[in-house]
Amino acid sequence: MKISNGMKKEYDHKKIETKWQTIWEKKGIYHASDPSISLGTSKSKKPKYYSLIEFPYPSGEGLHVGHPRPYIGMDIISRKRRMQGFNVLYPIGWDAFGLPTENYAIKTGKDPRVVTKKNTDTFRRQIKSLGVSFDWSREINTTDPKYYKWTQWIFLQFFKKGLAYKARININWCPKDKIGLANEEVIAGACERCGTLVEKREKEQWMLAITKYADRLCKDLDDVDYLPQIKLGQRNWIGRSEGAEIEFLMSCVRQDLTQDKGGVTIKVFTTRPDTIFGVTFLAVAPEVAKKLTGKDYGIKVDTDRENKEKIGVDTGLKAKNPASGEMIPVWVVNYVSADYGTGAVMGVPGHDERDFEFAKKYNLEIKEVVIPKVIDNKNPPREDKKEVFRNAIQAIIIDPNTKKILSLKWKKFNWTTFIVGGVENNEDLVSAARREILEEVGYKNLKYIRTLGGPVESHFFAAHKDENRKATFFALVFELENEEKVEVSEEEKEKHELSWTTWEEMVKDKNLACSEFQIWQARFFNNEVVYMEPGILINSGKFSGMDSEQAKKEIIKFVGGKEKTTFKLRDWVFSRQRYWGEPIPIINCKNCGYIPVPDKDLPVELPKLTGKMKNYMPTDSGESPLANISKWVNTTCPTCGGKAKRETDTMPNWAGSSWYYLRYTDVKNKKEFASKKNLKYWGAVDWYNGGNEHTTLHLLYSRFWHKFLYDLKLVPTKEPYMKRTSHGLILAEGGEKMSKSKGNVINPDEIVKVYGADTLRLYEMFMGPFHQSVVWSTESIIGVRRFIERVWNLQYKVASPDAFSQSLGPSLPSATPSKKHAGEATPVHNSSISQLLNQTIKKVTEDIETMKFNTCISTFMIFINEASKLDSLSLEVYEKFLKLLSPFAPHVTEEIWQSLYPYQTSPYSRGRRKEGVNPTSIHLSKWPEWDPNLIQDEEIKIVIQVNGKVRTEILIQVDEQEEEIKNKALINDVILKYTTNKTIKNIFYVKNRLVNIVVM
RNA sequence: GCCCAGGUGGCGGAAUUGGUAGACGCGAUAGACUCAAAAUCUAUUGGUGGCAACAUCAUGAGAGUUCGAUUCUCUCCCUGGGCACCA
Repeated sequence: MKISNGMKKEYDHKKIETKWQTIWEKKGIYHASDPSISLGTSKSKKPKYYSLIEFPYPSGEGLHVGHPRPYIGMDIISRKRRMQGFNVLYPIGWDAFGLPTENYAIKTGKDPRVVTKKNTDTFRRQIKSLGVSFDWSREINTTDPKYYKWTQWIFLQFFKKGLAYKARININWCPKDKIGLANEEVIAGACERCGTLVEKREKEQWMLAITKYADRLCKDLDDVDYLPQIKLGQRNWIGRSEGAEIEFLMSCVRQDLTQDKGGVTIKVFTTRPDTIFGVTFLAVAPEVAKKLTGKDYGIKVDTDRENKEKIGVDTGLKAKNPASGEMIPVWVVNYVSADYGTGAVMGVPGHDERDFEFAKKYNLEIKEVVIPKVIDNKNPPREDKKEVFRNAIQAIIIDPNTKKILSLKWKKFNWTTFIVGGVENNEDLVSAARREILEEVGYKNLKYIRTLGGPVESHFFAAHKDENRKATFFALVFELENEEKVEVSEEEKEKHELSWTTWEEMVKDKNLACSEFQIWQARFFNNEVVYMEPGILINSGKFSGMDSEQAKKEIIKFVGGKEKTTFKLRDWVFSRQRYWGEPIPIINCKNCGYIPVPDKDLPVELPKLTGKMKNYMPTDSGESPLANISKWVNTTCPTCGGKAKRETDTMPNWAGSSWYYLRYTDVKNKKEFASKKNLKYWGAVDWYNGGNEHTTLHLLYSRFWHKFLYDLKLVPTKEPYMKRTSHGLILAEGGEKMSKSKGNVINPDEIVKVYGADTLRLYEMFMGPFHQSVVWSTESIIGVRRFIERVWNLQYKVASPDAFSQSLGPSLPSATPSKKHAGEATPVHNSSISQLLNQTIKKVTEDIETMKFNTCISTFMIFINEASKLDSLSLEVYEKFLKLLSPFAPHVTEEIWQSLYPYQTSPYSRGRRKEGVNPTSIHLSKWPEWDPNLIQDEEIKIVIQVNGKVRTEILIQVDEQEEEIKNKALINDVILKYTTNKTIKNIFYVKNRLVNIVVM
């Protein structure tokens, strides 16, 4: 019954892994077929699948165990897709421009090219040792002139379309190192390198107009399948907000400015034009104030994290509120920045927390113009009843001794309310409340404490009057001084009785008929709540009573403003004063201005620094080190032929990664960044997995480039990536990030050496949820290694092919397991193992799609634990299991598969293979399918609960009726103990799960 | 301050999305094999009480909804990541 060559081999990962890596590479089994090659062949019929990981930055430290996690994850996806019949493109390359290499070059004087070569060699060797199925024939490197030629070319397309431009902007400047720093290089306001506090300095920079695409970058997120957090991250970063620009006419402005015909205006941007009647001041950024008056007010907007106190100075200027006509003061403040919106905002302290804080501090007027609108959900307005408007009060009476509050329990309607009543003409709120209290409950001696904020508009049906009410309620708080009462009329006494309760008790009261209750409660305990939500307008001239959302549009029209959408997203600062980046391919000519380098002269190669010039540091004036190489800088103008200078700025390291996925489709193309044919065939990336840290910058930048190329009709799809997921970091054993400086880096080389690549791969997938950060634990690796050994040892229990084909007989060609046959070979166990196998196939097939690799592996373990208990296992079952496992542990599964194969009639190749002849790789075999009929058990164990507590379990048949099952449960001995002498109130049955008996 | 993710045994983590909480693995304890150790195998392993059957408590804390809550709702507390007064 067993394969009996007698010799059981030990699992030796060292022999197996490099052997297969070499064979796979030689046979090129992971190469993707381009359309031109596969045309007319069988491969062309395969659907394409493009899976992508973020290509690594080859640092000098080499790979640590965190790097491969995403590669392994997507490798599993890619391998499964290949087995499912897809033509898979799974490429890798090097994002090799960047600071660490440059800093290393500055320190050591070594050429970054040499350093990069060394680093990529290390990375390549390490990644290859893990058996990731990358198509290495498509390896790219962003620092290769053949690659960055196209990065430069794309930049020039931006330039030609006017989307790349020069602007003077503030940059971070390190006064010690005399260089400009990228935002990423500024740590807590100080230079990353030397710790000196960073200054702002104005400098000319190349910019890319990403804001032109802001709207589309936001909207098109609807069409892609990204994890929700990723979409949200992008949306927040883009920061789209709809509002309006409204002009405020100024008075008392500088003489020379008032001579304009229509007077001077300040334009504000607001998302709440509906609150315009509540504007009591204008708040402007210092720059804007300076333009108006020429004065410097000594106010600075600083983004410093510590100093958040709002400060401001009254400019003395007045502006006219275009809605109310009121004259309001104009303040310079430190909480309005000049570069967002218009640099001026309406101060609405009634409905904006910042304005409120500011107004409180400087004693500015606070006006309430929007009130909450409440629709009573217990007694909502009814359709055909007339609507009556009332001004009304609710009186909240507190007993100062007990802190309890008074409510009325209505006898006829089952309501609990405060004392409620209308306000009569010419009556103030306090007297109205006192009158109502006297009428309804008779208390004479009360101290008025305060009114709880402004009114609330409440819509409800008043059953006792049979009419719909639209009431404007005020809540007034009184303290009871003593119990002295007047006699209340019989009529009132019959309506309700009094009740003293706490706020908490009242909330829980199911009969509470006061929709405003929560508002009153919040205001009672915190009297400075700024109402920022939509509602109903008050004190707003002809707009009073209008719904705030509707009022927005009408008020914009009324004041002559215009609707406007603003974004937080800024244009992209694209210049770096650095050596190790793509040179910006622009020539500056005194006569002709900025001229693009002609296509034929691309790439503009980064000049090598030699001899005395060998200094990778930026210059004293903060220019890139390229500025020192006059031979390179001085050139001729392509337009007029006169003397001209090259641009010495280089591109940020985001540039090369903004389009690399396109190059993978056609890496050797010298005429285009990629051929139309290949781009069309491979289309958008089907699945892109990357780190959370790139969900905003890199992902947004590359979407932007892609959309631009789409507009030029150079790429076929609107979006570059159809699906985006992210992986969590692997943290060091203390829970910190792995870093060389902390000395807590785990090098995968050692793990591969000791345990093998398959073990490392399985462990990284088993550690925890793929999307979540996990802590490395070398101690736990042994578990998956043991598992692999058990998989290995199982091959010696596999039934011999003769016994196997005998037992399976006629069913072999269909390759479908059948109970009938399985039962014959090993009577007791094989039917249950084939059921377990089918369950495993289903679970693994599904869980891979949601990247639940950890549960896949525990499913494998369960299978192996069961299979190991058997005396023998059918080859078919074992083979299917190996296939399932092969994307996770490609080496060991291939080794076992190949050693089983020579004895077997292959379902995938005709006829009998000769011993020793290499059959097809397991990685090119077909992904197993499960048989739905074999998954379900015939008998199912279900749980019986009494009052939600598990008391016992019973077995039921699959097709058993609900009534039968309930009866079984009721007559169960254990259950009877809990149900005798009790009334059975209800029985719940959840199919195939449980019965819950509710007793009293 | 705002946004996002998360909080479950000694540890990493499961839980069919409202239905047996703790799958699977690590570690630990005991036993088998061994002269012995390692490896391997077998059993046990959330807390408390009990010889036991069993009972009872338990998913950051507190409330709520429900026959039933790790899962839904509200409030609060921690941990990790991102943003900086965005009008």
